[in-house]
Amino acid sequence: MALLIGCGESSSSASPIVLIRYLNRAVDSFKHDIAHIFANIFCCKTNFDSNSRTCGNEDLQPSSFENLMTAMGEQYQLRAQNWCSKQKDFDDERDPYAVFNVLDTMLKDSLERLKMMRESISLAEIGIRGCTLEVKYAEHVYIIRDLCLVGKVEAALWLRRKMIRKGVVPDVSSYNYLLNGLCKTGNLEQADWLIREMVEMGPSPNCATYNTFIKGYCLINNVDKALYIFSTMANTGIRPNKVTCNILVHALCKKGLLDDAGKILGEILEEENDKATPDLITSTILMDGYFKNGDMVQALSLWNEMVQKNTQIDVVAYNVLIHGFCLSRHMRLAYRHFCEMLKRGLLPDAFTCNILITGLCNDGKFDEALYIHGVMARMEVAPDPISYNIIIRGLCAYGDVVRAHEFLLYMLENSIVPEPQIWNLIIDCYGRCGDLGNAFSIRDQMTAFGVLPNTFTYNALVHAQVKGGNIAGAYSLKKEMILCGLYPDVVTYNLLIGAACTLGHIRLALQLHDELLTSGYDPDIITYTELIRGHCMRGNVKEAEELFAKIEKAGLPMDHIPFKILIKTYCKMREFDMSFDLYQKYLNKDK
DNA sequence: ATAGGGTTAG
Repeated sequence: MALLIGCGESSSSASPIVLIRYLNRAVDSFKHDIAHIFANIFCCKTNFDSNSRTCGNEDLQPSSFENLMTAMGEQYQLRAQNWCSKQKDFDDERDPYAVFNVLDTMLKDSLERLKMMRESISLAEIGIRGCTLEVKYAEHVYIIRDLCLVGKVEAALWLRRKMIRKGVVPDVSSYNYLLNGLCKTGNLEQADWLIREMVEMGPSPNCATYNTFIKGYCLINNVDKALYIFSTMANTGIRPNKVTCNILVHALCKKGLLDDAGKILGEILEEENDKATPDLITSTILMDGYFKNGDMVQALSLWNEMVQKNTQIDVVAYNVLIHGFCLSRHMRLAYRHFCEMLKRGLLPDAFTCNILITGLCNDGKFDEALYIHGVMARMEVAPDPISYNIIIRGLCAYGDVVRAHEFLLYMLENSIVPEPQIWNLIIDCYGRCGDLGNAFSIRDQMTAFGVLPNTFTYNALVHAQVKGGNIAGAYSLKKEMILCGLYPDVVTYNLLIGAACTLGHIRLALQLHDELLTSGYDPDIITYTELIRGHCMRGNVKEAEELFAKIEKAGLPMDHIPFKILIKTYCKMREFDMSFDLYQKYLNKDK
């Protein structure tokens, strides 16, 4: 904190230099205080003279600004006489409590002073124009913001530390950007620490600070903590605003706690003395919550209320409504409101179109979905990756891999390089219908377009090979993926284990199972089921039973398949009693 | 020319 600025010449009026010198002086005196505190900690001497502080440079230019700052400084001077406890006789007794009281007070005072100084530095930073260093630090502030916005919070924090070391403290909004960056990456501990620092040393947090923090806890699904912070806001003297309310209402809706959301909303509206309707965004959040909870009646009554009260409904509110109709498969109503929206002069955005496309795909209406997709460009809404994703996913789910492939080609012709998922979907779809040639050629094309295959890609190919009974091919794919630096996962192993079992190679299956364990994965229900199947096929019923018991012991949620396999095996062995017992067990398994 | 709030696929 040594020097704010290198230039030493004095200037004539309330110049930056005067201010900076003042601050330097303040910093020096602060250092002096801290030294004093330490001196006291070590020798427990409490009765020193309050006027012993020296102020350093006396050649400051007189100015009203300086006077102001001096006055401010005095207000925060350490006054030794105030620190002593009311007991008069502690001096010689060395009452430890008194000493700690004194030290506490001194530290608190010092922190207050530092906070005040930091705030005045930020003030100065805004207030002074034309000082080159100020410009440099203003740039730092923008860099901090930009870094936070692109998710490089660590770098932003580093820059902040660097600035503070030079004696320039970023303003509240910069701190809020930092907090937002931390909260979005789930780093709530550091966010908490940053807020504490703000409270103690400035710049003082404002409502946006707390809103950001509350939102952060909502994002990691810790709504209780969010509500707690909300409840402590009152103590800090900052009143929650509409935004605070919307964050909490949204979080509660997401948890399905619509009643609580309504209650909170009511409380806040009451406090605000605003008996009028909640604002558009709040209503939108609530309406969305009702739709997603399947309560269409409440959702629509909220919508009607908005219409009746002549609320200026916007695109997002329409999107939520249309999405609600799509969720409940009321596609005609979705369409009707889409048209109504156009008539009102509201231009649909990518959300609107994607929502409609999703609804249509879920209904198997691909021609209409593709029509909307085609219309998007004409409505000046460029289709985004999500639009493509929905359509290709829908076509694959419907088993229409040919059209999905055509659509992929269409994207490539239009210079859109799809994300890996889209390629994987089509590879998987070809594999499932036994078209290995196309599955592999899509993989090659993917690579040619610079999109790296991932574990999912390989799993789709392994699946294709396994389906075709080519276990050697599947096995060599596993080797290939390792060579590419990809790790086989549980799905890969399950596919290979399943194939080995089907072909009766139970030893190979068990070997793969061991390999799965050594790779650090836990076998899942599919792994065990495949092994049970393999053992049963070979007539190793005892081993199969042991595995069955293992699933139960591990507490893995079991479906009907392992039961079915064992029951069938018992029947084949004419062990009807055992078969029946297991069937009984199956019927009672969830009780 | 300032930070914080609502909608789409896995």
